[in-house]
Amino acid sequence: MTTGIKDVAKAAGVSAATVSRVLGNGPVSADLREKVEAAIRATGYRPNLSARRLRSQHSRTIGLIVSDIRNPFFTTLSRSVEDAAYRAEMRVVLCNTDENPDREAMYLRLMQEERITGLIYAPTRTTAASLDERNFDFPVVLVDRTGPNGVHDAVVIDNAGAAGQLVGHLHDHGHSRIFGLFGNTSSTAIERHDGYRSAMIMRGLEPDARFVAPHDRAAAEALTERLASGERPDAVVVSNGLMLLGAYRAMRAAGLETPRDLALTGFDNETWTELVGSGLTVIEQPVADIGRTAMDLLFERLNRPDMAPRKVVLSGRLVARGSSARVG
Amino acid sequence: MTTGIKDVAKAAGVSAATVSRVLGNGPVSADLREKVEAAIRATGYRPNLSARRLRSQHSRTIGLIVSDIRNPFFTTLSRSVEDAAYRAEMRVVLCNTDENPDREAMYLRLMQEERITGLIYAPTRTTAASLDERNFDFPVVLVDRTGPNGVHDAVVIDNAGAAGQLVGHLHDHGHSRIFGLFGNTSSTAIERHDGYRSAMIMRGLEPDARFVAPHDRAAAEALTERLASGERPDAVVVSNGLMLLGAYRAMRAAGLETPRDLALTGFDNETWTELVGSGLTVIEQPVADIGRTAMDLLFERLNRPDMAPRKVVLSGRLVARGSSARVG
DNA sequence: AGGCGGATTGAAAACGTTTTCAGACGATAC
DNA sequence: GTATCGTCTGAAAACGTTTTCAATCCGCCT
Repeated sequence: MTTGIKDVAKAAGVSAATVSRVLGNGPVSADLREKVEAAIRATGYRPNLSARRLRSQHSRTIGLIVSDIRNPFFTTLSRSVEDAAYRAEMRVVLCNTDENPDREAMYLRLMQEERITGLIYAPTRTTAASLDERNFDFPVVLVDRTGPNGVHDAVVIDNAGAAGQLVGHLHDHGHSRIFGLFGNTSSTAIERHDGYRSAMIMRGLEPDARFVAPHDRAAAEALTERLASGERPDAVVVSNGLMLLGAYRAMRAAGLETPRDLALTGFDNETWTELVGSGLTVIEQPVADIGRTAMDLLFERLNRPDMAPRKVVLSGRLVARGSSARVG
Repeated sequence: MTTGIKDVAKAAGVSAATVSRVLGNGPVSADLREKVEAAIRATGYRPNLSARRLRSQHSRTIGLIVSDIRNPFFTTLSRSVEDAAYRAEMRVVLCNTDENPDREAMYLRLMQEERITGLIYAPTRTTAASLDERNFDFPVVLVDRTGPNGVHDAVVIDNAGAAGQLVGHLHDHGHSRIFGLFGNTSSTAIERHDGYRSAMIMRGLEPDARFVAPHDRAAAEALTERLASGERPDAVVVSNGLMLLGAYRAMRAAGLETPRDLALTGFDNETWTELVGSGLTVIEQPVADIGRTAMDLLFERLNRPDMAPRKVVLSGRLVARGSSARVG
């Protein structure tokens, strides 16, 4: 139906093989190459990528599995991955799991059926646990979250350290009843909790943490509840941007202001955290770097499949703003 | 190398055709089907999508071309498109053009090579102009932005009406020197300007608009400049979320507060617009509906290719907040 | 002059499926 | 008992490329 390589060959008076070689920069004499290129332009020929991929056994496709592209962290991650991919003349297929292990399983299956070149993947905690056993026939680079052992390459930030930094910053600014609010689906949240916990203990403070589903709603509920019960904390650490939003709303709904009543801090330097009141103190993650690094690891792994697995740890940056200011 | 349909066939003691029929829910007797399914499980067989697509001539892939996934409008648009796609067992290939016509051209080429089933596309104004002449061999649904004539289906919001609504709202609340700040790359911005302009004239107000590149930086510069020169406006209408952010920053940098000094309003109900001060008055777009509707149009078009092109116009919703409150 | 080597070229195989076509079988209708 | 039909099955073609392999051509060496 549509014009194929044979039509071009016929139009140029050469064989299909020669056309293919022109397309792939193979060895072709200058005049034939020119004739073929003219024929390509004349016929408006477009290669069929499915056929090409089937025959060449290279999909030139990388998979990207995240929980939700609307999470700003993953938005800019995906953008940086795509930029790197298209620079390498590759395509990206993007999947949203909504933290749902079933969807995760289905997308992992899809990745195999696409015969992707490599996968960049932010797994749920439950799936991450069993990830080391599974055998994929493409390299996998874990981002943001990681499994226990480390069969796969990974790039993460120093979550425990960053959370500790936040605790230290708050303590140094005169806060001591620091409440921690963490997600319950990712290794990342766990690590942040651990960092929070040890920093608290190290400074002789009493840990006071809760784990909830990583939504704004769940976070809002949890904070509302905590504010209503017992002695009120004077500071809060929240484990990601979306939850921080929920916490902020809950705080406002309770009629509280930051930093006057509560020093609200958390992860992810999203736009609104800068604009709101005197600004929220947050840990900024080098998201674009994470994406770029992940792609680098992927490509290196493709070149040297037998290299030992590597984990790259980038560090977050504390952005101090009004919400953690010393008060009173 | 990897296990193919023939290996499964051998393991099950049937022909490749039968395995294929089991996979595609073709007519197969119950016992053979069972044997084949067992063999599939035993061999861990995964179909090769490239081969399947090549032979069946159906890519089951829809393309999505937007300017930048980090623009929240496109973020949630892409999510709603993907949800609809995966519900229909299709994949999505996502492309970011950065408003760059060259990248647009390259991605359009890519779409043809992928032999996509259909395309959802937010074109640059320059590309949109020539879009009607081009002949794609897949249906195209324009979103958010549209070309002049309308050879393709489209789903947009009533931009002129919404901008007019904003002007009316501001005027009703006592503002009359209303400055308009619009992007210069999309038909959408043009329409919003037109709506702004006619509403101003209709109400006997003097239009005062500027077109700039649709960034936060450009918007910030433009507003800063405007605030410094001549009689200061008492209200501003900004044509999209990112530019609104720039405008807000510029306003704050100039030491002004909303609504006291300036009634800042615009498009896109992003998170931060609600949280900032007493909130920014904005036009909220039904983004998820736009995506869903676009997919609907696409599927209908696939079923009935000869139907006349349709344009679906959804309407934005005015979300009145503090920034447009009557003052003085 | 004959042979050899490198550079180009074309014919045909291969990639892993789906689909067409025809055959086999059993049942139903006469 | 035979003809007819419908259902299931397998062999082989087809999808549009890339890649292998052998052939051809040309120049150069002995």
